[in-house]
Amino acid sequence: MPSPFRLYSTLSRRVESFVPRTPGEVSIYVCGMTVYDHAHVGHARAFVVFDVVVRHLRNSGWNTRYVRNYTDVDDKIIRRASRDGEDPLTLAERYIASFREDMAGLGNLPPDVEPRVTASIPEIIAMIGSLVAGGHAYEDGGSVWFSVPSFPAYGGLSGQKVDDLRSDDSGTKRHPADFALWKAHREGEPSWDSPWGPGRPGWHIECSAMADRWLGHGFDLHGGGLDLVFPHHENEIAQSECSGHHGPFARYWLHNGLLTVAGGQKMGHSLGNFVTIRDLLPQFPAEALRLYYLQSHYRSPLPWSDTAIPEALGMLARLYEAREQAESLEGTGQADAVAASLGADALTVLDLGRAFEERFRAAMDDDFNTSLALAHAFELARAINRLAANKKVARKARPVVEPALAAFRLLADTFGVCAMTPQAFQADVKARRSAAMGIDPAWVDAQLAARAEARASKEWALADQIRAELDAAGVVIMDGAAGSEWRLRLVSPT
RNA sequence: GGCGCCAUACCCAAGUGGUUAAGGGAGAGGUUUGCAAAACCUCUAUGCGGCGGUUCGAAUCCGCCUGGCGCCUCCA
Repeated sequence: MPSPFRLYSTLSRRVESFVPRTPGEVSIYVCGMTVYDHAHVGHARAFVVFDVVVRHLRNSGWNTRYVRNYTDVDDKIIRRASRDGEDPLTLAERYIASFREDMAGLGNLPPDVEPRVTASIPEIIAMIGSLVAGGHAYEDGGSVWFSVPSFPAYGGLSGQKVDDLRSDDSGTKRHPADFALWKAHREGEPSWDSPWGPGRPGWHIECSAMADRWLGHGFDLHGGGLDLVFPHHENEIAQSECSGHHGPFARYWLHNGLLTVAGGQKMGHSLGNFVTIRDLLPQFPAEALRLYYLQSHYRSPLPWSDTAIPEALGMLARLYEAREQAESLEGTGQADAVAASLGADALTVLDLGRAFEERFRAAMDDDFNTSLALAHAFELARAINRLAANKKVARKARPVVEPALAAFRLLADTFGVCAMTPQAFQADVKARRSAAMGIDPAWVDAQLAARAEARASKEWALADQIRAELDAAGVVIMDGAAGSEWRLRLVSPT
């Protein structure tokens, strides 16, 4: 039996218990990218958040169907293509490929269906047809408009009243709030035949048509960025609920908060204040980005800064450190007996490890509280480190940390964080940071060898001088029993 | 002008009626170390933007004010 959960729905503006359309099943539609440029870290937040939502639902026993679309024909695509002298559909194809790489690089699992507008034209035309037939849309000069006044419930999601909207528009629309379902063909634009002549879909109709086809009317969760609430999602509701179906279009609406840059403004393509995923991923492990997103609640605004990802990487390293410590412990026996013989620190690790899954799930089942879930993980990490610092217990404590290791697996499964081996993580960090910081590992190794020689002959001044040089380059040395290791400093001293 | 959201320590951030206000980072001190790093321990908000109110009791509910953000045009 899937476990119940609560979530905040924009529609009701409160947290409510989830009731599925079909018992045991969750259908979710997330608005994807308009593919006219590379995705930036603001987009990535939405897709990581919904990836984690879907992973958690599946881990909770829900049979989950996840649909995320590509908008591959649109004004912005056409504008960009015309600027670059490229065919719009070719350009869109290129950025779909780019997006797929970014999603894979981020560790997001692919949705079950990734429909495209250009592959959904018949459904779109059919839906527009039913809207025209029902008196909710009208044709004018080869374009078709949705008639907002024909849908009295319009504004229910966003709280907007049609008469209070700002509008400078007039054109051929009957009402300023009316929006395009079908745009008549213009020279140089992609077009498809339709009962209203050649043209292409308007922006909003695609999601209605694709959700309808792949999930059916009245599906469970509709997700997207907070900036899509109006008009995009409002218009989706209007189209879908006027096209001959009964009941609401989607049962719950989830909206993720936006990334903000210094000064509090949101990150946006049009504002030019963005960092792309493909700029960042070569420099930092994907898991650092995931942790950055998951450390705050998905609905809150999330401040972006140059130190955000290095700091998240530091947090990640802390989790891996604890996991590595836990994995290094040895010993056998019955966990309770071993813990009892080892003392309070061992009992704490055992208790926290055993309690983790329940606490983690409780946090996630309460509107996907990833921040609280992570706090539980850090509490466990500290307890493990405290235990492992005692060399005497380290040889016996393995049974005590088994539940904690299971906790790390749950974290990896649900968050896609701490999913590598600690060794692979360190290697990954070293490779990406070395490249980003312009440090040659061979040079570091040579320096380290020279220092080892100096230390062997107790030439401390020389050894310290070498370490200072490495430190200045951002390389931190860790002397251990088995020799010296090095890592790269994650956050620059301020 | 309309609609909506937010305000918790130096920074990020959970908590939305009831024991000592989670967690992470930064900072200070200590343990450890040849010296460091990592790790561990201790400390860092008698207070949760301000002012009123409801209540036995409020960061948590209500009102007003101040500040900020999002949307109303493309936007994750």
